[in-house]
Amino acid sequence: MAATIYEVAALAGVSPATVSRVLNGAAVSPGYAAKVREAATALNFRPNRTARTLRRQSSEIIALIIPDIENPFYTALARGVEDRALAAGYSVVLCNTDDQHDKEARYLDIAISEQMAGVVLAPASARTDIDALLARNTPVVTVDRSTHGHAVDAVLMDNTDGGRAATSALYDEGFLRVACITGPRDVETADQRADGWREVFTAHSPRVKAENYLRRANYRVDGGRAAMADLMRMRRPPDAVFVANNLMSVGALQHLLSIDMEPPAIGLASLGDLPFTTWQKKGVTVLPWPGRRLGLTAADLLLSRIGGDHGPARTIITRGSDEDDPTG
Amino acid sequence: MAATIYEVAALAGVSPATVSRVLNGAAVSPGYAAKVREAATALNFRPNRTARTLRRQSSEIIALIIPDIENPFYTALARGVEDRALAAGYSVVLCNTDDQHDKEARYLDIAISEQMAGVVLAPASARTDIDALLARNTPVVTVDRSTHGHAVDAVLMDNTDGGRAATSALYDEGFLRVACITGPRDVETADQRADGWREVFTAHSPRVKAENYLRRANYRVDGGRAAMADLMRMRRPPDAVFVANNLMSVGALQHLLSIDMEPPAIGLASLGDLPFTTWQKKGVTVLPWPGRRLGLTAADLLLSRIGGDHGPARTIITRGSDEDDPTG
DNA sequence: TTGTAAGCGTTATCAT
DNA sequence: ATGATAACGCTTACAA
Repeated sequence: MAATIYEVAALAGVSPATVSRVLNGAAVSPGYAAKVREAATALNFRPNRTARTLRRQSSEIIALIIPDIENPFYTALARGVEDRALAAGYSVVLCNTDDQHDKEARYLDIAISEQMAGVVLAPASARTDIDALLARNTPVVTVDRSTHGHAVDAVLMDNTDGGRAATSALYDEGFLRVACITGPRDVETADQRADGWREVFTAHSPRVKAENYLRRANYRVDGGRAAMADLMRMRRPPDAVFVANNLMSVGALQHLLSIDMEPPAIGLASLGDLPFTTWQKKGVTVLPWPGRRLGLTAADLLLSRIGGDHGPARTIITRGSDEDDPTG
Repeated sequence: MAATIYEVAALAGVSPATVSRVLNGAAVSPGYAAKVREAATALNFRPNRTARTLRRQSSEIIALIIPDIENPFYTALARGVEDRALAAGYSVVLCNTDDQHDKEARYLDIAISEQMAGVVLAPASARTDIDALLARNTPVVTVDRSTHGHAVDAVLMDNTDGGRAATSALYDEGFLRVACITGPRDVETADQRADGWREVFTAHSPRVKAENYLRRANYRVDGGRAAMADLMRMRRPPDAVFVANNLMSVGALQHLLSIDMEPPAIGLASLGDLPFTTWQKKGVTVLPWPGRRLGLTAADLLLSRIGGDHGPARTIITRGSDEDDPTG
């Protein structure tokens, strides 16, 4: 059914090798080249990438592995990766891990066994194991989060600084007790953002045990809502809260509205834009968290590795407050 | 670097065929099987899927091609497809077309030339051409939208009914002039949703030219905002609006809040949940638009086709108002 | 049950 | 510039 280069060759009156050369832009006499192209369209020929990949030992596909496809931060990141990759002639396939190591391992395996050109990975946790990829010299760039014990390029945000900046902003507005809702226990970004918060909190309330005002949730809307509710049930509730990611901020805000505590009656600072927000009133502080930019940068690094760059591993850290040109 | 079944075979003292049999669960004596597995782990062997696909003429990967990865409706749909596919032993790769036919064509080509097991496709428009896929007997299921002139399975929402139901709901609430913001011109869902609206609108305002109260936008937030603004600038603005998708509803609501016209001062009905909404007040009517359910169904159909079902093409149409078990 | 060997559709090497 | 041919790593008749 599907035509091969043999059939194209036969129709064009040349050898399969010549057809291949035409397809790959090698030197072929114009006459033959034309004939081949004609034959190819006549037969509706599509090169078999599987065979090509097998022979070449590498495909032209980049895997982008992310923990939560429903989080707009990661879809923005995906757009960034896509834009650069497509421009460079690579295609991007997206793989969603749901923050589960088994799903993630499965997709990492696929990246290997499909001989993908490279992988942009936002790891489920620092324990994610990419040795198998590296053993096969598949370029890997981690983004948003890093992995332990691997010398690979990483494109990260300055999470500690983000926590500090957002928390400070609330104190600067005059709030007196800023709580923190951060992410799950074994996710490094969650710890770092909380670290930044703790530093500022402790400076303002040296006598108060910071941990009392710290909550951990799942980086999703429901988690933020529950954590916010929990904080408000405290004997002495905070008068402001730093929420460590976009979705949990939505949840936190939802809870606050439900109990009629609209910001700025209570302070709220979010790391990352509230997606699709219909929130009009001022009172919510947002620290930009440029997913698309991260994706662009990660793709650039990956493409340079695919291109043969064997220099030492690079780590690029961006501060949320640095954001200048969001369209970058 | 990467071990092959030949090396595993050598280490285990068997033939490559036996290794393959162990890997694929064919009948092999337990002793050999154990030895093979041992050798495989010792060499950190990963089967080369490229070679397998080339030989078998089909991979175990399903492509899911969607027009807008940033729309939560499609990411929910993706989750549905994923859940079913992973359970059946297939992996899902997501491809984002941005509603652009060239990007879409590229991914369709890849699906062919990577010999993917099947494709779940939400077409950029009805003009999307899937003949090449069908010519190669790659199972295709379209979802959310259909394509013209192809006899393939389709999983659709009843868009006309949705438009009718949402519009009627507004009139039932007592609004007198319900405008409509629908999607782009060449997207069938946009026309159908508008058709449903037009029917109800005309019944209530037989003298008024319906088209005056119809706006088309891009199914995204900015489009909804602009269209809403445009409607409100009319000499005789509507007192309610039916918005044909989730993201445009967000945009419309944003505009209304910005001019201090909070629902229910003006009526707003949305086809599909407002994503990540922080909108508390009542006054927005939401017709469920179950993306995940669509994904589950589409995957089921596709898997049955992959499994060899050659029956006539099926079209499954769901009504938004039918929604019973959103967790499906 | 196990092994041998052909073949999947390319690309790349080597002659010519 | 072009063609013949081996090779990529696996699966699957077919034989034993």
